[in-house]
Amino acid sequence: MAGDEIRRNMALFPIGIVMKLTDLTARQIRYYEQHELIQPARTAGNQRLFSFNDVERLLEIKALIEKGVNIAGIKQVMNPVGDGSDEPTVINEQSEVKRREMTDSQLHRMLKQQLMTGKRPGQVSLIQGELSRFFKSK
DNA sequence: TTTCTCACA
DNA sequence: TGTGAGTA
Repeated sequence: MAGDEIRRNMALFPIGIVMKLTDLTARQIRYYEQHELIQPARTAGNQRLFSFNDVERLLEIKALIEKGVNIAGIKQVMNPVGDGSDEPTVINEQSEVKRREMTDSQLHRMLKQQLMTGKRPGQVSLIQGELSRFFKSK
């Protein structure tokens, strides 16, 4: 149902609310926006307005950050956000799950690529906690 | 009061 | 990332 997607993508709350909802600072939220991890709408007064989808995305980002993944890594794990020409933004739980399963293979591929490419000092930190997921059972 | 952009300890 | 400045 399209109505659901409309509600999820409807810009509703200002950054102050999002800060409480995600436990992120305004600085971080704006920073992630700069890196195109999220794309909140703007009011006539240039105020950011976030949708439920933006908040969920922020929570995912937060989770990754806590695992030790940096912006570069998150960019590779998150969906390509670019110019919005794409934006199917999961409609039902089933596709939500499917996307999670995909994330693991993408992450594995990402890690492999990085390990083979030969990591530079700055990018080495990209993995950390994520690696344990592949070395342990599961 | 809240948020915005910009710049720097 | 934090934080202060100066606005809107």
